[in-house]
Amino acid sequence: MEPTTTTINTSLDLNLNPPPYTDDQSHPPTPNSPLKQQAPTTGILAEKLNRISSENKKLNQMLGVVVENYSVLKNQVIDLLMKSRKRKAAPGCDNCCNFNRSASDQYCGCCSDDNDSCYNNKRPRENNSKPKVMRVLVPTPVSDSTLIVKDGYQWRKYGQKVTKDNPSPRAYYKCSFAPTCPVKRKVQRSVEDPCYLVATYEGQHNHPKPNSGIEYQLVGPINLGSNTKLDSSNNVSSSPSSSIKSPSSSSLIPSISLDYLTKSQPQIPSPSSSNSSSSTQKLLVQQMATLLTRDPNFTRALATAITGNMVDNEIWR
DNA sequence: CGACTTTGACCGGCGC
DNA sequence: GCGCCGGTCAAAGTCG
Repeated sequence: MEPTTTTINTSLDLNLNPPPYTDDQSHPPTPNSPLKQQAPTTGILAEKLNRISSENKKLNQMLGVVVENYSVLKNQVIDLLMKSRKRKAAPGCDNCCNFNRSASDQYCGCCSDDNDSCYNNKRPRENNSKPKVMRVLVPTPVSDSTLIVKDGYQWRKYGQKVTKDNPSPRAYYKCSFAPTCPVKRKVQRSVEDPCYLVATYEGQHNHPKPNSGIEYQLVGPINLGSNTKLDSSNNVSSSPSSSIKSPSSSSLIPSISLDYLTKSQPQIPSPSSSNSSSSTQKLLVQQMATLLTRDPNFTRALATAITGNMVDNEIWR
């Protein structure tokens, strides 16, 4: 690993001040138009368009690298966790399910899918049709008593209970985005590390994810056993801020929707297309640039993702 | 006024 | 059968 000394400019040098287009200006002004002197020349527009297009290409490539590296890292972490469990866990998955154990909650995210060994007793109703269960840690200030976890979906709270094994209340949520969505969520502050909220998801959404700008991506099942960061004996920081700042070391990663690029970009005609679509193309590009640069969540998340992965994976090598 | 939250009541599973 | 407990319901309250 060679040291990275390059100063990384994460600012988005996009067109922040697009000309004030109106609906009437979606078509190029005629040569006799009074707007002729105000509007930029087509050469300047074409130059800006090319610059923005190249920037979009670069951003797209960088994000692709980021996503790819993230997937590789995630797979490596999962592999390591699985190997660790195989070494440490006794038959029957005893060791991996010792977090927050209670009478009715004796399974963990690591056994979320089809591992029946974690359903070693109770829950007879769910023998063959148990919903998918995934548990997620969300770093939250201890002073924050609201059991709110923003994951991009819309939830309706339908109950709250104080359970026996945890002094903090447990909140029950149903997905309210689609009336028929069966997904439920339980949120409760971790009894072992109050810096975290434990969100337990049951079921699968039967609808697309609503647009949310920024969200905490569910990285996957998390082992909450003795060898995880919840264990105060290891060196992994339990600070919420440290966890959320470093995507490569956190179970929760600020993720952004790539809709801006993946959905909008292909709709933009190439510069060689007909004149009738060129103004629409410019409008789309400028709207896209404005949307991107006006969204602080996007710029923040993009900067975090890019810088974090640059340092970790030397993608600028 | 509609959507959402709060909260006490109720229900069903489980252990004794 | 009884009590405990987690999960759910639903009426009342709150908020924008």
